[in-house]
Amino acid sequence: MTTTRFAPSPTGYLHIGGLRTALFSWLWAKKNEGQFLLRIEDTDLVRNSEDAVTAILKAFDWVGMSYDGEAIFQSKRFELYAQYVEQLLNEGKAYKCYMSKEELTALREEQMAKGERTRYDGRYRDFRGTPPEGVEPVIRIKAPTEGTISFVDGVKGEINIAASEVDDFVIARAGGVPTYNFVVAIDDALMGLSDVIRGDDHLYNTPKQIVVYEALGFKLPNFYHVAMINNEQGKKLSKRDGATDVMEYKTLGYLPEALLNFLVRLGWSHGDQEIFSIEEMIELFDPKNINKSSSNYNLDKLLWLNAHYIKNKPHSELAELLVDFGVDIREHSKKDLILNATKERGKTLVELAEQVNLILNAPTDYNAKNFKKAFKEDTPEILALFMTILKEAELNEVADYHKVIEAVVEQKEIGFGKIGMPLRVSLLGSMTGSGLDEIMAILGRDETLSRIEKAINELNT
RNA sequence: GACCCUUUCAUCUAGUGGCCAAGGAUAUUGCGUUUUCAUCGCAAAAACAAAGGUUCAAAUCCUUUAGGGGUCGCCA
Repeated sequence: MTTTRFAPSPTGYLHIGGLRTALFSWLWAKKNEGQFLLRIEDTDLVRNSEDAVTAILKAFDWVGMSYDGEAIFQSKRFELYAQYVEQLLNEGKAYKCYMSKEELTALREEQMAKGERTRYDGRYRDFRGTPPEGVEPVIRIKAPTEGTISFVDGVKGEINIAASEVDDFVIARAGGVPTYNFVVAIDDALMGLSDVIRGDDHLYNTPKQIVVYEALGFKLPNFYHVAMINNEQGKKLSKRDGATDVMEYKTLGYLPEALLNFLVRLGWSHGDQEIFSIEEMIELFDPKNINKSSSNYNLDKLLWLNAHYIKNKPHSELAELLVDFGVDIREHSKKDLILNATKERGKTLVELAEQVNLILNAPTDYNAKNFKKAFKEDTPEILALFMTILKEAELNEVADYHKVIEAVVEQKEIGFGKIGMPLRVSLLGSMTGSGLDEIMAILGRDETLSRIEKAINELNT
């Protein structure tokens, strides 16, 4: 049975990098009809917050990913961890270390000066004398002193780390609170994980966790370390690079399916395929196709995907989504007409809402430049004829409006631009936008006439 | 500094010794469609980090160099 997990520490919002590793884990579990579990790593009592937990859950909800069973909170499992500390102490696999923080700092500085990798020197490993007074001990685990710690990473291949690189690290702080690498190994084992997919910033934690697995006699899961997502310049993603909070994408008008499609293709591929529905992702995902190297965030591609998903979304759903962006056309009789005329012009829901508003709301401000460009000497005459024909025309569908324009073009023997541009500026106040016949069909005869009249009046004042 | 990971067009990537004088996608440019913009269609330009090996044959294997990233906490 495939069991995966996402294990965020609740110190802030859900980051898109975190969402991608969660997505990989989720897909892998779904594909194998296994379990995807959620564990909240809140052992740092100072930094974690409940708000952060709800923020993370909200983001999961928005993208439509759900976890199996109840979320596990590490802060509620301290007793369990303490038992394992006790066990290791009794078995002589861990020991108390009375080194003070000052002594540790001094040791590190000395090692740094010698150009070595800093590590605890194991001075209390076999200590049997009287402990110094006034120092509350930490518990350290006995790591192997020689040889190599090896494991096979599902993404990077075989990883070998010399035992001399892994020191007797602290598993319980002074005061008894257990540390990250200790509890992660215990929980991953106890939760029955078969596959651990996480960021490659954890690569160096893996040998430490293996020390714990072995001391406790747990079976190792498969590890997959996924490279980071960098910004467009190839540097670490930071808040200055735009949206890093998953929920920001909602505000910016992205569709969750576009964001997931974007993220799944960052560091993973399936041949030449670019567009993946959620179902296809589940069917096709395999961690063996995860890339070894880091990838750069690429807004253009996200935008392209978002435009794609907007174009292909059912109108009823689009209308529903637009409500959050200040446009409510759910009950509008010409909803389909409106969306057909606009949805290819908005890469985000924000832009789509703008396009819809542009048509629905009569222009209040006619740009003088536009007027100058579009309105020539004979324009009022042309528009007058247009209105005359429009008043008498039979108008049932979009094409009927087009016929009106055609009639004017024929009678006046002019090009389409001669009537098109002034008409567009009159109706929208803009030189660009949806098709004129579509716009007029949405507005209807009366509103169309009124907007043209208004524009002509404006011109005369 | 030490250790570990990594390196194909601007970007995401295909590629596991011969199908590769390197394919797809985004972005860019041009053309076409369109009354405009957008969409769409077609086309162009654009890469194996460098140097040495191994081999009949290397983007693919080995070595070295260079660039990028990560880790060195009683944070997670």
